[in-house]
Parts: sequence; C-alpha cells; structure tokens
Amino acid sequence: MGTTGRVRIYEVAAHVGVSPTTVSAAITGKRPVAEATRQRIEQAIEELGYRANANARALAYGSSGTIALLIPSLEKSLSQIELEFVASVAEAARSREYDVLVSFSGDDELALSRLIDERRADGIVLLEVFLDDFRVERLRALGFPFVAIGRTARPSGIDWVDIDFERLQWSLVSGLVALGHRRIALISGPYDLLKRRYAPQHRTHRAFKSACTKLGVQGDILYCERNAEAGLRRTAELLANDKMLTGLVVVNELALPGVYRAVAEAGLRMPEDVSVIGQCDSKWSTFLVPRLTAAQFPSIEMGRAAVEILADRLADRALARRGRLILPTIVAGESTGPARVAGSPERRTRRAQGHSTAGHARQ
Amino acid sequence: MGTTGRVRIYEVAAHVGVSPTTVSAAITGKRPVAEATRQRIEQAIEELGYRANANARALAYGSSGTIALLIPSLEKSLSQIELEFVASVAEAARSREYDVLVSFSGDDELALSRLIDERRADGIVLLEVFLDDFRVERLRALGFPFVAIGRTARPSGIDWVDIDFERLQWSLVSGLVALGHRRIALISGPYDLLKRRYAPQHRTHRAFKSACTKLGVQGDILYCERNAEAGLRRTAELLANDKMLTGLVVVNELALPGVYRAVAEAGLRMPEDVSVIGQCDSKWSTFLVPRLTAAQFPSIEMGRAAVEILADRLADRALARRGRLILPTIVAGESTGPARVAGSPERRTRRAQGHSTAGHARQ
DNA sequence: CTGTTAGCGCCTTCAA
DNA sequence: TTGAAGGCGCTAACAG
Repeated sequence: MGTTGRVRIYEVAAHVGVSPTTVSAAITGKRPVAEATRQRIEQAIEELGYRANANARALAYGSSGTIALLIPSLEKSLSQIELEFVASVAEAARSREYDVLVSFSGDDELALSRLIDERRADGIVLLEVFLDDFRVERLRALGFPFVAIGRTARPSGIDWVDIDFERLQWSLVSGLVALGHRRIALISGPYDLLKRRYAPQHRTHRAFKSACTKLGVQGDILYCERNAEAGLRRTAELLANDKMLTGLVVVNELALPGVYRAVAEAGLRMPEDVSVIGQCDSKWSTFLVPRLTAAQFPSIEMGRAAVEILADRLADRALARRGRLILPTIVAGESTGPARVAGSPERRTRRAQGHSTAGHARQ
Repeated sequence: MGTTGRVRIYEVAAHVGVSPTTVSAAITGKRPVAEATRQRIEQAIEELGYRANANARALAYGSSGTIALLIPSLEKSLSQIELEFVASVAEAARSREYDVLVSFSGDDELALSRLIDERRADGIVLLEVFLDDFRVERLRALGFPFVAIGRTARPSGIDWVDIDFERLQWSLVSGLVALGHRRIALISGPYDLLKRRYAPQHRTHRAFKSACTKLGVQGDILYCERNAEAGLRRTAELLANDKMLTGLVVVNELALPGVYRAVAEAGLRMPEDVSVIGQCDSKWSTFLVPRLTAAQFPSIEMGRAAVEILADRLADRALARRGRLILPTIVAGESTGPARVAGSPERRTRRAQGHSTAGHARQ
C-alpha cells in the first residue's frame, strides 16, 4: 500500500476511465460525484496506492496544511517546559490534520520570512513573547494567522494563551504566608531578560510584589541565570546574606536543581527550615515532591489550546480575537511553616545541631 | 522587508524589465546572467521583498527542502532524551537550510505515507528503532533517504547513528567492579518493549550480561515501566529482596527519579551504601551529580550526526551507507566502593544505625 | 453529474 | 546572455 513509485491523479483517472477532475472531486468532496463512479475511484486509489502530492495541492490551494512552531532560544538550553510545548502542539495539530514545522530560531527575522513570505506555514504558534514583540506586531500588521503563547502588554487585538500569573502568585505567596512565613524571595530569571521586557517575568514580578504588599510580608527578587550552576551559586549567596529567609518561590526551572542543592549544602532542611515552591514541568515536580510544592507548568494544556484557537481561525477568519488564561495546578508537597516562629534568628542555628534528614522523617 | 502582500517572480521581472526566466536564473545561479542585470535584479528583490514560494519551488524541483523527524511515542511520556533530539535535529537542519517537520506518530503506517507518498519530506530521521523494524524495511525497499537513530539487527544496508552499547556497559560495569561491587543490577525498561525487540534495550542487556560474565559478578536485570512511580516501587522491591545489592545501573531515564527516591526512602545513602550510575540527559545529571555517576546521553551529537549524514545523502545519492557509533560521556560522581566489603550483609545494617546524610557529608 | 480549460508560482528545456 | 513555451500535480471555473 502506497509502496508504489509515483502515482498521480492522472493514473487513477485513467485506471477508472474518468477525468482527473472527477477523481479530485471524489477526494475533496467539493462537488457531487455519482455513487458508482466514486466507488470505482476509491477502489482504484486503494489499488494503486495513490496519495495526493502535498506540494501540488498546497500550490493549488494557496495553503499548505502546515502550522509552524516558532521557538526563539532565549539562551542556549531549552527548559523541559519549552520542550513539552513541542510535543503537545504536535499532537494537537495531528488530530486536526496539520503538519508541524518546528523552528528553533536564533534569527527571528529570517525565520518569520521563511514561514510567511515563502508560504511554508498557514499559521504560527509563537513562543516566548515579550511585552513589546516585533514578531507579534509584524504578524498582526500582515494579518497572518497566529497564536501567541504568552501575551504582549496590550494583547487585545490578538489570539493568545497565557498563564494566569496574578492568581498563581497570589496562591503561592498567600500559601506561604498562611503557613507563617514572613520573609520570602522569588528566584527569577536573569535581569537581562527583564530588561528586554520578557512578558512572563514582568507579570510574575508584578504579581509577586503585589501579593507580598497586600499580605504585608517582605518579598525580595533574586535574578538568576537559567542554569543549575547559577541557581546553586545565587541561592547560596541569598541564604548566606539573609538568615531570616524561610520561603522561596522559584520560577526559573533550569535553576531549580541548583536551588535544591544550595539548600541542602547550606545544611538546611526542606521543608522544615526552608519551604520551596517551584514552577516547573511535571517531570521535575514528580522528582522533587514531597519536599517541594510544585506549580506544574501547564504546557500540554496551553499547547492544545493554542492549536485549537489557531485551527479555528484558519477555518474561519470571522472569529473574534480570543485570549485564554490558564492556572497551573499546584501539587502540594510537605510545605510547612518555618521551624521556629519567623522573626527570630533561629532558622540557621539548626544547621549547627547536625540533625538527621534520613528517611525524610515527618515531624 | 518582506512585509509586502504578494510578490511573485513576475513582479520582480516586470520591475527590472527582464523575463521571469532571467530572474530565476539570477536566483538559482544555474545559468549565467550578466553582472549588470543580476545587480538590478538583486536590488529589485530587496526593494520588493521578494521570496520564492516554497510550494511552487518544491513542485518544480520535485523536492521540498524539508526533513521529517519521526518520533513514535513508545508510551505516553517523552523522556528528556527524546526531546533533546528534536532540538538538535532542528538546529542542525537549519544550518543546512532544511526545514524540520516533526511527527509524534501513533500510527506509523499513516505517518510514513504522509511523508513519503505525499512528498512532504525529502528525507527522514527515524527515532526508536527496533531490531526488526517495518519502517526501516519499507524505507529501504523504496530507496527513500533516511537515517536511523538506533539500528536494526543487521543494519549493513542503511545509514544510522547509535550508542556504542558494548563499550558503554563495559565501562560502567567494570567501573563498579573495580570499586569493589560484586552484586549489581540493571534497571531497564519494561519487558513489553524487550519482547517487541526494542533495539537499545536488547543491546544494553546483552552488553550488560556479557560484561558481568567476563568480570565474574552477578548482574540481575530489573524490568521497569518508564515513569517515576514504577521506578520507586520496583526499586524498593529490589532493594528489599536483595540486601547484598550495592550497585545499580539505570538505563531508564524516566524511572530514575523514582530510583533515587527509593534509595533514600530505604534509608540508604548514595553512594556510600548504594552506587547508582544512570544513563540520562545532561540536565538530569546536573541535578543528580555528585551523588550519581551519569552517562550523559549524547542526544545532541547524535542528532547532528544524523542530519549530517542525511544531508549528504540528499545531496549525492552515490555515497556508501554509513554507520556511526557514539560513546556517551561519563561524568563521574562520588561513586565509591560498598561501605563494607561486598559479600557481608553489612549494607543494610547501616540503616538501623540512623546515621545522618545532612550536607552530603563525605566519608 | 462530468469533462475541458486555465492557473497556482516556479524551474527547465530549447531557440534565438 | 536572454526569452518563450511547457511542465511539476492538483484544483477551480465554466461548459455541457
């Protein structure tokens, strides 16, 4: 089946004794075909193993049945979160009969041009959006169908899917505060990204600060490169400089392993001495729970939603622009309050006592 | 630039005052064009923002400038390793001016047909190869260009890139034995995959057994589903049933977190009581070292090699078939010999003593 | 209901 | 060195 060298629609037509047009009609269903002929055509297609050439069809249709996933690499390494998007978008696209072109682009200008001007994709799913994003502006100006995962400062005119940062940070911070934590820190991405107005970071910071203010606790922000080494080094500094700190909110997935180790190497226990909440992919969280409370990044849900919106738009240009906020699921680990009442310098003294953590003994 | 609605080669030709043929010639360079005209053409292309329609070009050329990455999902979840392939293949392909179509296929028959019969891709990179693989057979029968990441039982007639399992297992097992371990286990994937003749698993088992035999140590094999929960449960059973076990070789990346936790929850220390060597992605290994010795899975190197071979073949059909073995880099953690001389039942007694692991105290 | 004609946008003969 | 004509394989518009 389909193992044949080169079967065109002409071969099928000749085999049945009709014109190529009729075969085309039978396949696309865009015009009526007599039941008898349609059956003979279908049989011939089966026998000859015919499949329409996608390029010829794309040329005739003016569209390629392909959506592109544009992933600018912020730095060299990809987080698990970003990679999960690929899988979820690919799967969602497949169920709607779209192919997926991935573009890990360093040069967005060129990549966009390939996709749009060369007509390689009918629509685009955009990752890693900035508050001011030239890609978004350009796509909107062109009227090219796209969905942003993340959103610009004023996203009213576009389709997007994003995390509900406000509710997420409120939920995380208020959770720590309810447990008795009074001094917490946000371990974020590098300052450079913030300066470039990387949207998730901006919204996270604003939401974190806002939550801390409303709840009356001190919340500092630590900038940290997106890798484990930086996480280790920066967190070690943080813990050494601020002995009153008892709660960490980590939104830098790639740094998380380092944070984890820094806490351990400082002789502190999780969660008794320091409670850590991490926003990360579900695989990491599986690993880190029960010591960690994890906000599981909803890559799969977001990827699916993006493709759904994009496919709808490709099918019908008349839709209103859509935005969708998604709240990550929070998997509660063994978070507890600080071992001593926060405010006393007791936290670090436990270190000298050399207590055991074997077996993750609870209480 | 390139922001224009629809610029065809005709527009460029008209703008310059030559025929489309000449413009085409200037672009492809497949026939001489006067220097003066070529310059005017290039300027017009720049001004008008012209880019050749990829579908039309593909139709005329008979090839699409696209390679496909075919990723059968063995189970639901993708390991970090598999996902790294996507990134490395995409990057390598980009530098050779190929687009990458990803296909996370459940139904390979259909996916292959889309790619080959519908001419969506010029070549294929195949992941997750089995010893007998119908995809390989079919692609070979068709003479369709492809590179397998992994290899069939007798891969002489195909292009492939694979791990050097023999040398890897020898190196891992002999390393443990040199440290004094006499009883070790391989934590592998599920039995189902082995039965289906999943190639990496077969080769790993054979190499592991062979190394154990040559070195005169007992090496058992534990089958384990590819997720953290199974890793935890199965490893806990293993440790409980075999108190003499002191060394683990884990080739199941998705189970590794569970293995790690099982060791901790059994009250055993790594590496003093149990030495663990894991074959996993570099991000995991960053997290796990220093307690773990890691064989870093060379996804990036393999992805690059695959694209390189494939691109060469697409450029020139006359090449001899190529195979390439790659040996993972081994990052040595704190592996040590067993705490007591192997052979005595001492390993487990340490548990009752309730010693501390705080700060990963060395010695 | 079906066939003929024309065109999607590019490339490649073949003449000039 | 250049242009005109024809084709890649399919679909859309128009007759019949």
